[in-house]
Amino acid sequence: MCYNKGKLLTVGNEVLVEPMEKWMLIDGNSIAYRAFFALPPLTNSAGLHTNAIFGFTTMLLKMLEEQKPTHVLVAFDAGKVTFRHEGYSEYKGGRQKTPPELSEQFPVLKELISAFNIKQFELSGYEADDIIGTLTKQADESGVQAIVVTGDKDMLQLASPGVTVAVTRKGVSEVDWYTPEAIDERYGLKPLQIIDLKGLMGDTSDNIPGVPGVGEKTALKLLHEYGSVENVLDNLAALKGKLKDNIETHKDDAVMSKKLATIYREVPLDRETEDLRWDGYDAAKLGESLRKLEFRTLLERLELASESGASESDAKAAAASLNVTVPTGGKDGEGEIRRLLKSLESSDKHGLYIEAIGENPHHAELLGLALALEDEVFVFPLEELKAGYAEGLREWLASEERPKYGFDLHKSELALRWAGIALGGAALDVQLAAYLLNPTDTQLSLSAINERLGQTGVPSDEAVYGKGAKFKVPEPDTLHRHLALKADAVRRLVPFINEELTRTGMSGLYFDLEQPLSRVLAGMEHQGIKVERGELQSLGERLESQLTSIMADIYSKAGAEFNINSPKQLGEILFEKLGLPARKKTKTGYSTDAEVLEELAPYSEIIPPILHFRQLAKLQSTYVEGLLKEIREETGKVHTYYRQTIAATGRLSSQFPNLQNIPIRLEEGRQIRKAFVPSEPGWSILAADYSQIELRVLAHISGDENLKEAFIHDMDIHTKTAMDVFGVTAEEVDGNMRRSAKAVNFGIVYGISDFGLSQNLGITRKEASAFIEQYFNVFKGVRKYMDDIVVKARENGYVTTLLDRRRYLPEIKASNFNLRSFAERTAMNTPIQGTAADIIKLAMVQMDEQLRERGLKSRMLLQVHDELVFEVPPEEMEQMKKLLPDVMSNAIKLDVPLKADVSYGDNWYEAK
DNA sequence: TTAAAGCAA
DNA sequence: GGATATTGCTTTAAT
Repeated sequence: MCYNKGKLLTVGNEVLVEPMEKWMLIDGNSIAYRAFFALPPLTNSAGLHTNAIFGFTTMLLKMLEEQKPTHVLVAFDAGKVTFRHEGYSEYKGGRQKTPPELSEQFPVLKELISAFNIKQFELSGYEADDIIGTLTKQADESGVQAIVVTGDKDMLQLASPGVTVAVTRKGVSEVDWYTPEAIDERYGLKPLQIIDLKGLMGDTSDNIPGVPGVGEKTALKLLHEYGSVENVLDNLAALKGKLKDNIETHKDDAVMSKKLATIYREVPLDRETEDLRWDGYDAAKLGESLRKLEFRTLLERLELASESGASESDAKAAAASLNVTVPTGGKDGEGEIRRLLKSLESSDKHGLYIEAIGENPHHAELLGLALALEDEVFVFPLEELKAGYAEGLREWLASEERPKYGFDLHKSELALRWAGIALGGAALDVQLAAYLLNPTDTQLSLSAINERLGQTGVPSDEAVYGKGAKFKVPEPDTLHRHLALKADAVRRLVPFINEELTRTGMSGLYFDLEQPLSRVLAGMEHQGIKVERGELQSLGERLESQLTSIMADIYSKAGAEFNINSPKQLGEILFEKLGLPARKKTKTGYSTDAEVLEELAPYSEIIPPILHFRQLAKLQSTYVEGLLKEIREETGKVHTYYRQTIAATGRLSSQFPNLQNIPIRLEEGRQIRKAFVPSEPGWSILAADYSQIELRVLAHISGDENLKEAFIHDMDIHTKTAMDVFGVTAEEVDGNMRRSAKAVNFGIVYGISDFGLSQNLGITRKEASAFIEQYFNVFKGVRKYMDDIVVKARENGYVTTLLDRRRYLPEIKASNFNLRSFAERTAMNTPIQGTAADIIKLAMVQMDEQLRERGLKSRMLLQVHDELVFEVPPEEMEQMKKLLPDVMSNAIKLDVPLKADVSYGDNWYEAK
């Protein structure tokens, strides 16, 4: 047994070995650089890049855990000029400037290191290497153990019996350990010969030249033979050929390179090494730092979640002590429910979680629900929920007066409703609120939201159920526990997420708009819209015969049979067999989209039938066959699912089927709309759409006088734009001018670029650019808005709509042109598109109230972004024709009037 | 599962 | 000098 050099202490009769000192010296810059380039870009919601910090922190934690050092130091380079520049001004020249995405991370990284209670040094004129070199020298002299952590192999020169160098490998979490023995094994060199190695081979990253033509292989061969740079130079005569010439002409470079690669080990450090002693981190401080950075996995790993803001006690402890009750039948069950309801009476604090399996709530399998109170969670599997004794619980669920705090209550309400159970009184929905807090978050599972808010303890659904073919509902005990955990998480998240809504100024948006809307949507979806099967079928037959004959035509023109639906096969036929000019490419091959095909039309007779085939095949597969599959046998209705938590701008989206993209532009496709009919005999379809809502919103938020005037006088906005841009009178505006103006207006809304406009109009970039310039000259307020909103987005990190809906744009500060440009266009577009979405949502909630208050039988069925569709009994038609556009245009007061046009007919096609 | 295509506002 | 118009969903082919 060997105690190394540990000092022996005696306490009473016991002989103790004082743990030997073990220093850990970390090359801060080098590790941060490595991490930055090794990890994909990461940002927190404030837009701060965090990948280098994240990589550094994982490395640090791993090292601290594994090595248990007694002293720790992170050394940083200070300033730009070091003593190395005195001899060689090109030192580190040619190196890429530190990207801003990385440099912004250093101050935060340094704060984080402080939170770890770890000392950091930097000394002007010296690099981190030199500080570390000086300390390892002290370690050697005093016989302490030291570990150097770096991403830079130059540091291998510091290895000694007491000093081990850990060099990161692929990323930063893995390291190679270099003792002098390991260096010998790998390179056949002594540690100090690493300097000679660099002298000969140079180092491009530091702009150390070395000798041209000498890489690692040659340098090692030379050193194995001659031992050092100097000795190689002394023995030049023994070398021959190009190698000899190169070394001869660059011998000064070799000497200088060696000097540059030598770590200076006499830095005047005015601090005691005892300062570096490390006694562990301050949990509260570290937790706070990690939370700011949104490093949830690290928080969890350190079990710091509870130290960090999100109020409640550690979820894990809560899970372990979760008191779960699963009532079963009869008198006992009734008793449990009485106890539950009594408890809810005294305090309505709870968390409700309803489990419905499947993406489509209209077809979801309801497994049951869990209701978490402060000290107990009740779980009701579906059978119990439906049982006679649970009547009291179902009444509570249905009551509009008793508030519900839940998760995805929209889907829950639908799934319950199909099972014959009512859900009322939705008060706060953790998922819906989480979407408002960051509408670009795509992971809106309870588990993901829980983690984002700094909590732990909810396993992912995938972990419990498996996914894809492996999906399986687990044993009752496991299932009940999972539901209980989720309900309990909801209970804990509710107060927190409520505070977040207040903090971000979105309480009004949530409680007055989104929450009520979710109920309106559930009503529309459950109601559904009738689709005439026969109408679609006969359309389908006509399409089928046309498709057959077009297909034959294409095959004969191609001289081969192939799958026209396969872009790959079509590309081969067009561009290889027929030799048509291929212009655009996709990632995988030739592009064959409609734009490309239209350009090819003059070259081949085969193009028109292909375009026609594409058009009809789309109608057949998506709209005839696709829609037929969605019609419910019993009712002849389709029930879409409006998703309220998907679109980054606040729009709704529609799924299963998507009823927001039913064809209208081309007559053939428009026929599909004839199948959408009222569900009651004698009723009509009534539709109303906002006229130019986005441009009206733009007029309001930009305050542009010219644009406002146009809408105040209800002018044709595209004609008006053409008049102003081309400087002509209304009479002089021809079709082409109006078309161009319309494209400019679209472009303005989307965040215009001359390239985009030129593509759209088929004109040159220069011409497009002139149009835009002219537009901004006439609509000066619009230009100012576009400029200001981008600046504002940069300052705040987000943009908002009229109703204070937010969208974060972290990439607005990106150095990458594409990312930044995209964020800038988004900054211009989101307030416009988002405000339009706010407005129609308001109109929907108000229409729903009006129908109720007036006791009308008319039903709201569909929303298509700027359009609302109803079915209306004949006796209400006159009233509805007035009420609907009234409510829509008065949903909110803007500086310009809002206008809605109504139409009606026996089906959706006729309502045009 | 991903890419390409095309439908809507 | 480059790459470049917003937001969605569904279908098909091909991995």
